[in-house]
Amino acid sequence: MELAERIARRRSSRQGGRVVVDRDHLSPVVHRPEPVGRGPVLEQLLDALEPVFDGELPPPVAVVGPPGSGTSAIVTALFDALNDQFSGSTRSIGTTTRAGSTGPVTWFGTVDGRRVGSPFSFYQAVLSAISNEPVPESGIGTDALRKRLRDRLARPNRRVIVAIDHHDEPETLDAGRARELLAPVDEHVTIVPVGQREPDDWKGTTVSVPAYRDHELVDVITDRASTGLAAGTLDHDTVRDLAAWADGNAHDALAALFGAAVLASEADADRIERNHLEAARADVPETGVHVGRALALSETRQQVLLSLIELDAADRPIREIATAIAGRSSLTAGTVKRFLYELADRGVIERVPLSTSDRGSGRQPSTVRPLFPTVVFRSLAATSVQSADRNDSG
DNA sequence: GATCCACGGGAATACACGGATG
DNA sequence: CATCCGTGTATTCCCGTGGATC
Repeated sequence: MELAERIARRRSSRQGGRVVVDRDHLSPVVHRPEPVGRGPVLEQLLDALEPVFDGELPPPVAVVGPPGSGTSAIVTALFDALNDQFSGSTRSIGTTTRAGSTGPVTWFGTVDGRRVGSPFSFYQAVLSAISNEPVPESGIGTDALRKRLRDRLARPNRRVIVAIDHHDEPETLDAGRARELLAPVDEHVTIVPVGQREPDDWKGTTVSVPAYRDHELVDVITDRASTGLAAGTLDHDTVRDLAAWADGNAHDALAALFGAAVLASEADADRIERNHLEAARADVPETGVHVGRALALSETRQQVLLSLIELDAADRPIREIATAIAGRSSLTAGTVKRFLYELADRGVIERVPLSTSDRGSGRQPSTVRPLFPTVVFRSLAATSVQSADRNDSG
């Protein structure tokens, strides 16, 4: 990130309130470089990856944990750090050189399954992880990308360990498919599926991540708040309440914290008040989805969701909602309707049957409501649309 | 070296049909 | 039966890329 951009972001994050000091430190979709209270799991994962230190490919290992247990955070942090150690030098040097064409190279890459649904985008993601040069996002065939991957990887002493994050979520490319696609470079690749459960008929080892215990979650929240919020905006009792409420789920805790901070800022308050926190908690659905799911959607779909939030669509039939949203976008009502059904199918929003009293004949319509934290989403989606091409970090 | 253009992937859109409902 | 919702899929559109052509 360039310095000017850093400053601009810092400025904009301070506008409209004295509560938030740094949004990134608070955001539930930004991972910390040093995960809090996860030492034992990190050690287990390092054990499983041990062969890497002898210049060999480790056997496959799955990382498994309940929602909000920090599986993504752990793998992201560890792989970033390992990457710095193993290929950092070639990375920072090689702007134009065909870096490291002689010596052994080991890469650690993370593929966000939420953003990868097709073979094309999978190859694109893997190649990006192991290349200094930008990899085309379109305008080229899938076969061409597969060939590039082979060219780059199928040589002695080239290794890549690929984490497939969220491999078991709907609509993402699962681990089995990933292995199929990597078959041409099989001997140079280890996959590390990361999710809530192991892939079907899993043959490798498994590292289990337990849900956070209350006091661990308190530490996580405190850590975020201490750098993300202005001093004195949150007292310790409130943190403890929040941790207890979130019941071991760091996503829910951070979503509520971030939401409360946004609401406090919007109210131009000096600190986070009880009502901000209550509203923010209420905005985190009990059986909802990670806000990252919504933020991984294409820009148009995010626009649709933003309109849906603004609209206050409760008790209105889908057809009507679609027309209203289409009115404030460049999309057709038919397309928006299509999107809404599709988003409901994916579990990002929920269809709620509408008990119609008015309409006479015909099938009864339903309405939709978001299943993700809307305050967090509208705050983060707004900025990611502005700088859409900059943020590629899941 | 500059320009053109065919190609490919993915998003947007259209459309048709099955099913629920009065 | 008429009507409208919900869904699967065919078709069209858009646009970046990279090789062909001049």
